[in-house]
Amino acid sequence: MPATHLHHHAPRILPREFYGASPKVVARKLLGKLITHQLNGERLTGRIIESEAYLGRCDPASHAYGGETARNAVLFGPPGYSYVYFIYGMHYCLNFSCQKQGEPGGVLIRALEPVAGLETMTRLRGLSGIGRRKLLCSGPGRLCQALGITLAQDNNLDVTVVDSRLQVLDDGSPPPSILVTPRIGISKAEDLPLRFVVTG
DNA sequence: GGAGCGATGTCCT
DNA sequence: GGACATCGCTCCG
Repeated sequence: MPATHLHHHAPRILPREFYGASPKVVARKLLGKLITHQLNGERLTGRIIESEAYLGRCDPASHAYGGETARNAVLFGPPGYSYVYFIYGMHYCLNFSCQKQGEPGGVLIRALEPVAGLETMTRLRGLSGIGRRKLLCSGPGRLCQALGITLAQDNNLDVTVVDSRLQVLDDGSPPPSILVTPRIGISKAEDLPLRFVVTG
């Protein structure tokens, strides 16, 4: 067995308590974890390599800023649920709710390293096949397209239960080294260091 | 390889 | 009616 596998174990679903912390803590700790989406009987899996924390009521860049609406209700619910929204008329973005019920907070998943189901991901992305690995799952819209995640099917799913089509797993891979930067693509609260990227 | 920009639907004022 | 937690194309170097 290769040395890189020595610290791995069978993937375990992250428990609800994992998401109970602040978005900042959860966003950092999600790096290196696996997201897997069951689509037509196939598992599409990627490792999280970029995330952003959205803090809630006090954060002008958060969807929860300004109070609860039909769209952002998941953020106000219990931790460990998927929050999928539609943006710019053509893209979906995937988040996970965190903090306890009534305290809104979320983590945006910005990039994955493809792990399983690359052929299907390539097809879903509309890419030709060779040499496009970098474009497969880098970007919040791209990774949703690659994994087949949509608002209609994947919003408000409990990702901590065994029978969920969408799950987040810990395979015991060692904690990655992390770069912290300001968040990307927002126009409010731009300077806060709430973006987390795996280096390399 | 990077800046500029159009596409496009939904939410909220 | 405007903004938007984006992407991929064009054009220019």
